[in-house]
Amino acid sequence: MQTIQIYQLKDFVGQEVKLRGWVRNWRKQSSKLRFVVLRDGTGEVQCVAHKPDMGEEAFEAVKALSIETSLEVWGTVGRHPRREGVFEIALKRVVPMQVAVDYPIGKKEHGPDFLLGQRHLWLRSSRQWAQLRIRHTVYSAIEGFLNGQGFIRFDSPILTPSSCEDTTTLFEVPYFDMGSAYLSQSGQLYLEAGIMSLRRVYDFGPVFRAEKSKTRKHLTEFWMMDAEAAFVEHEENMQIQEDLIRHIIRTVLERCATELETLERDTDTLRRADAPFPRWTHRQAIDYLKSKGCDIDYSDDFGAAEEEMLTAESDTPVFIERWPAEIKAFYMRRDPESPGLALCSDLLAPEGFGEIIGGSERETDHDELQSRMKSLGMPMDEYQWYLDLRKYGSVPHSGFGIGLERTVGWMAGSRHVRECIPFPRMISRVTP
RNA sequence: UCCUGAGUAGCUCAGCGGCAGAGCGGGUGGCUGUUAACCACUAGGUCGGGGGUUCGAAUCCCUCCUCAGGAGCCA
Repeated sequence: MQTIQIYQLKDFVGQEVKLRGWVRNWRKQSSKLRFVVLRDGTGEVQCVAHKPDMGEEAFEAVKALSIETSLEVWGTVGRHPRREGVFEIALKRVVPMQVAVDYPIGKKEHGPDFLLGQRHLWLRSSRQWAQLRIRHTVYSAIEGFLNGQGFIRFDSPILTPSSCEDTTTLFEVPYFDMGSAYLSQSGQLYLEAGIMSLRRVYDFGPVFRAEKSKTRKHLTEFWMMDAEAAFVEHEENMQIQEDLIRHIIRTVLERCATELETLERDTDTLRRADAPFPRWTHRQAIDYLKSKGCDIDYSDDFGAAEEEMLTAESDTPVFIERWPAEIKAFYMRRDPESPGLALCSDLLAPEGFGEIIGGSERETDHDELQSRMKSLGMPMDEYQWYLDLRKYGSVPHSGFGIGLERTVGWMAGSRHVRECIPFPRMISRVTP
C-alpha cells in the first residue's frame, strides 16, 4: 500500500492508501458514523468512519481523535457522493501519533490579538495556509522574473553603520567596541555598488523600520526585493516594474487556484489587473485630486485616502512619476526638463492595497550628489564609498524596491499585512 | 505622540444603576451523509487594575494598563 499526500488523491481513486497529517475537524453523525477532516500540508480531505465497515475497535480509535491530533490513516480513496470533483477516504484504520488536548483555536471567529498570540498555531488554519502559499508563489515569481532578465542575486548587509536619514526610524544594536550598528531599512545603496560589477543585481531580505506606524499596511520587519540595473533609465525602469508585476499576477493565477478559492479572492479583478499600467505625473495626480475636491498642494505627498482615490477608477496598478524632488530621497536623479522634479515613480496597487513599489533613476554626478548629502548633514566619511561609485566609471542606472507583504496582500485579498508573513512584527508585538 | 473605539466564561460577544447571560469550545447522551453539522443536558466568572459616587456599580466618574482602527510618520 502506498503512502501518499492529499494533493495526489485524484490518481488513487479506488485504491487503498495511507496518509499522514493532522485532524482539522471531526463531526459526529451518529453512534455508527463519524467524519474526520484530515489535512496534511498539501490539502484537506474528508474521511468517513462507518462502524459496520471498519469494526468496533477501529471505530473506537476514531472516536478518540481530537482537533489537531497528528495521525496516520488507512483507507480507500473514493469520490464524494454529492460533490463533483471532491475526493474522500473510506476509513479502515487510524493511528494517532500524538493526541492534541484542548487545542486553543476554535471553529468560530477569534479576535486579532488572540490569534496573533497563537500565531504558531494559527498558521495551520485554511486561510493562513493559503496566504503563506501565495507568499511563496509571489516570492518565487519575482525570482523567476529577475533571473530571466539577467539580474544576479546580491545580498546586501543587514547590519549597517547608519542611515542616510535620521536614526529615529532605525533599530539600534550594540556593536562590540564600535558603538552602535543599525538594522537595514533597504539594501539599495549597496546594490548600486553591485551593478558596477554585475550590471544587474537584486537583493531579497528582511528590512526594518522603527516607525511607530499602526496601520494595516505597516510592519516593523518586512521583506523587500530591491533591484538595481546599470544603463537603465527612468522609462525602462518603470517598464521592468510593470513586466514584473504582471508576471506575478499571471503566476499566482496559474499556480494558486485552490488558495485563491480558499480565500474567496475575486480572480476576475486580478485578471483585469494584467494590462498596461497608466502613468500619471505627480502634478497630474494632484490636479485630479483637486478636481475631486481634495485640499492638497503640488508639494504634498499622498495619504491613504488619496492613494485610494487615485486607483479607484483603475483595474490595474497606477504609476505616479516625477515627484517634487524636495519630498523624495537625495539620491534620485533630477528631471533634466524640470530640475525641481525627481525621476522617480511610486506604483499604487488597485483595490486600496496602496503603494507596493518605489523606484527611481539615480543621480550619477559626483559633485551634485555630494552637495545634496552635505546639505542634509549626512556623515560624509561613512558614505565616501557611495560617492566613490560616481568617481570611478559612473553610469546611468535605476532601481526599485517591492514590498513583499503588500504585494501578497493584494494578490490574496488580505485586509492586513500581518497575515502575509509567518510571524509579523509590529509596534505592539514581537512574540511568538 | 494624537484621535476614536474596545476590554464581561477558554474564544466571540450581549447586558449599560437592582439575581452574571448567550453562542461556540469542554463533558455526557441522541441521530446513517455531515460540511463552523444538528438536538438535549451539564460544568465553567477577580465583569482589565486601582480609586471614587451611590442604599446598591459590569453599568456612572477619575486614573492607569492592554488591544484595535486611523492620523502623524513611512530611501
